[in-house]
Amino acid sequence: MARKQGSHSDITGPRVQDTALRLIARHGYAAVSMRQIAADVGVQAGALYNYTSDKQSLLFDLMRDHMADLLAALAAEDINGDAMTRLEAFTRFHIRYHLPRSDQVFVSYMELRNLLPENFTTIEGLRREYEDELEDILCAGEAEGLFAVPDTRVATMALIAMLTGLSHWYREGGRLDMNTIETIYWDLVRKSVSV
Amino acid sequence: MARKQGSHSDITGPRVQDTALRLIARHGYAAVSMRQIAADVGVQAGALYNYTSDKQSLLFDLMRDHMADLLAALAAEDINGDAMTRLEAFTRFHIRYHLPRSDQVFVSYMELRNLLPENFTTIEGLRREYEDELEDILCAGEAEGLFAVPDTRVATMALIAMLTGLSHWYREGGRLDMNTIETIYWDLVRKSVSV
DNA sequence: CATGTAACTGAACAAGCGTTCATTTGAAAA
DNA sequence: TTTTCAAATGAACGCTTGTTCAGTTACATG
Repeated sequence: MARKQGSHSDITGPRVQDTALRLIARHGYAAVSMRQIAADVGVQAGALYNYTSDKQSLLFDLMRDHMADLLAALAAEDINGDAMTRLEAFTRFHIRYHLPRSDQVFVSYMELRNLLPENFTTIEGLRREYEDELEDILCAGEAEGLFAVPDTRVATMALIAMLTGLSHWYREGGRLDMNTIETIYWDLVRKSVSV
Repeated sequence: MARKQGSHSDITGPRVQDTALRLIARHGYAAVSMRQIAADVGVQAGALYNYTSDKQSLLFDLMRDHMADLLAALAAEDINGDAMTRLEAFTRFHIRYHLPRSDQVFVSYMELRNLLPENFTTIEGLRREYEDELEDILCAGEAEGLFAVPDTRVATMALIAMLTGLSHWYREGGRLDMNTIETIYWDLVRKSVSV
């Protein structure tokens, strides 16, 4: 037997991506084999190579897609107003976007060291773009006299780490819902940078 | 040839731990082979089994030792006073302890999913102990009327993530020295929880 | 100097790795 | 109904994996 009933490129392709994302998030890139991914999709290992050139590309594509989607979603928010308004919008956007995508967040933070150097550079650049959006807001707030941050770069990294760390422990259906979490975090963020 | 000149258990043992820590921090547990560790130490792979029962124990011992040392160092600080004083002491201790130990921090955060279930439970318990020290301080500050945190547990996780995230990007010899960093972070932490 | 043994070698084991490719299949197009 | 070809199979490639162990070596002890 070769071709399965009802199997199509349109179906198997996304399933490969989804499965790879889930398994890599759970076990790590190096610990997941192409045969494991294939078995979960329901094909033989060789069939994966109809959808990816190699294992490295599978990882890189996941990370690049995540970062590209994130930046596109941020741009679509069209954040403006004074720095305080913009910071609140950014904070709430970050949480709302990341919380339902814990697998993507996990992979994008944990698997950087498994990227080939050129791929790493690409992803690092996309991350930097996102960080710079936040730093812009902090700089603006400083200029407007709304914020008092001794070093905008350090504050940016500190806030990103705080916000992204949320994805590592938050579980849906837990003690607190997303709206409550969002407000608690906004409170912490706002106070930490305010004059 | 078998036994090397001047070779001793007292020398090779620590070298195995040090090498494993460094390589795992750089490439990840699953991506590092026993043969790579052995080659870096300067022995054959089989010799490693004089110092560890298996690869999993090597990882677990690294993580348990790090957490145990961290808790011992925190206890030795003998932090007391009002909540604001205690929070400053905790913050500065955390940064001073973690910054020179970036490999340990990396491994302890990235390799949790590669622990066998029982080992994971042990490490998770040690982490929880450390987190609880911070939450105690936040609760005390709330009671003393010094702090205003809507949820001490969430604030604890947020602050730990912010502080630990520092280890992921800080590099010695960079733009800012440790003392400056320490003060910037203490400023962010203090304001974020203050009334 | 002789002896015991801790420390290490080097080969071996079965299993799994990423990847390639000739072959087979089944559904859509003619 | 026949033809076509995308989408699979399954075997094979050479290599690496964690781990074991009989044998070898160099040092400490008597």
